[in-house]
Amino acid sequence: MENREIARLIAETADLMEIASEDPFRVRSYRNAAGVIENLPERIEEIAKDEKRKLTDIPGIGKGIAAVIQEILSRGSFERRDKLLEKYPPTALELLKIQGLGPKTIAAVIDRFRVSTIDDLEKLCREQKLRTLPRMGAKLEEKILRSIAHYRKSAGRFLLAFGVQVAEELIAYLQNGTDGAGLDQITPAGSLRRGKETIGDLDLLVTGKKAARALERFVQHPKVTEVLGKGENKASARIGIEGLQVDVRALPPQSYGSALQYFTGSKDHNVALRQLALKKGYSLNEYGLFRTKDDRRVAGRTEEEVYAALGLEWIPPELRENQGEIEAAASGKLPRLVELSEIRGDIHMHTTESDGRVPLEEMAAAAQQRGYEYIAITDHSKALAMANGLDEKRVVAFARRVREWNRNGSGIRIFSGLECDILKDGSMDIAGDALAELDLVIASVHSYMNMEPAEMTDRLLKALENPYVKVLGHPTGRLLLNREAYHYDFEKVAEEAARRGVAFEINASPERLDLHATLLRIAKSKGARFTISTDAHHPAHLANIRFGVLMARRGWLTAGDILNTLPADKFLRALRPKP
DNA sequence: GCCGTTTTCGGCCCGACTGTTTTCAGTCG
Repeated sequence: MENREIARLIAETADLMEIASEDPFRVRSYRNAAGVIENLPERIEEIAKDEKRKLTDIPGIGKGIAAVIQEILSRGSFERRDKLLEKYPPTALELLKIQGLGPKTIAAVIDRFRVSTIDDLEKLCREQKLRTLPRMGAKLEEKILRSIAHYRKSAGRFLLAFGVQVAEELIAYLQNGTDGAGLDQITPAGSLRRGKETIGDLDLLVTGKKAARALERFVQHPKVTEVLGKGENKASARIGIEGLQVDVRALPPQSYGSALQYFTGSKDHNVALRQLALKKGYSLNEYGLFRTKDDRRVAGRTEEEVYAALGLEWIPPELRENQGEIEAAASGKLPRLVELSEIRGDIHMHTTESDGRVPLEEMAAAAQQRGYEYIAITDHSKALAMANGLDEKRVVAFARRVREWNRNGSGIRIFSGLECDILKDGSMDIAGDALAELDLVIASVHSYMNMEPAEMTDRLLKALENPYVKVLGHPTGRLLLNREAYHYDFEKVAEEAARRGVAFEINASPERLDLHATLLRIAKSKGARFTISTDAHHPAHLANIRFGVLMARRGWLTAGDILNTLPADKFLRALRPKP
């Protein structure tokens, strides 16, 4: 069984335990264990089977959870879960996703009305029956109805790129308003600042004399559709037809750093940081770092100050997932993460040759505008007939045309490339002698994505055998909020890619962001190397490179791991050598 | 249920906001 599946069973049980009002600390342990299992780079089933190893050696997993894992592996569930499911139906779990509805209310609804689906809950609110429960009234019914509508519409997640766009728009709006200046800082926090590929909401922190006025101005933004709450320090509202929830918090300058730290999260990172603070005789909250013995503030104005007072290097937000970054910061071993300015070229893009929107010349001009030294044009191959993919003859002609371009010195240096389809059996869509004409072949899967994992693994391993393949494009094929990654043995493919010198692509397209952090770290541990590219189909898409860089940073990668941080000639030499 | 550089027992992060209450429980982040 996959780690993700085991983690899901345990996390769901934690939710049920919370509805059943079980010991909150036990609930936390279950939840923590689920997170640990999900992020484990190794299959937990293998560890469980290995007689020389113990599950309890994994931090966060003790005797109790180890037994739970064994039971899950042997029969697919465990006793505590079964017992809870007798009392609370599995549909109760979905109710937790309705904002404003927590475990206590859900338990009360189930106990009193014997219903547990969203449809039933909606009915209760409409018929004004919810208010017959203690401490519940008309406003709560209305709020739940609105939350249900929102949940049905979006399932609550948004692409990072969308969040960034809204954040930038709001920041500009708030900075330009409130009759002149008066805001010293506006910073997005939360998962957006950590560069998570999808976000649930948007947190903006403001400080300065006019901070309180900014809250007022925020809720009056023309795109605000619903004000969820507004107090002295915080205002919440939904924005736009998409209904993204935005929280704006006003903070005093002496707390700005600690608040930024606090609201950037992640939750796991913060819990670990607070524990470290306690151990060192401090308590940490959003207002600052305070010495326990006399409550004196020792840090809070900046994040750097907070981390330094705890004996830590400042930790880049992208790493704050409690995945070893605190330990690394304590021993001065944080990696120097790759930066946007270090990217020297974008090496995956399309033109009107296949399904791109503009011809090569316009893509080249746009790339030059961005300050790149080089690009690779990588249009589709013939298997994607829909996209007018290139056949062998067109590939050869294209390579010749690019050589000509470079000889004429018509602008930015261009590498002739191809995004070549990996066919069902793992062979390339284009013959070797045509591929040999090109500088760069990216091999990608665009078909038969639902293969059995073993079959998909073999398919990818076979693709890596082709000596002209230099990069594996969007290696998991996921489309965020839309399509699952295809299933295969990633470790095996990563090992083989590393051995053969094939780089993994970090596809910066906002709906892909593929590979993601966990897999990047696994691949790096196998010795793999990477490229960051946009898969642009239009000049405007070249700007998406920033999201690829964020993803690389979340995967702890440095410029040394990314081939397209190299100057053009070195980049070519660093690719897998021609046969 | 997990964990241990004061601990194998006794902690485990905590404040803001809301709605329903007349002093606080529930939810959220």
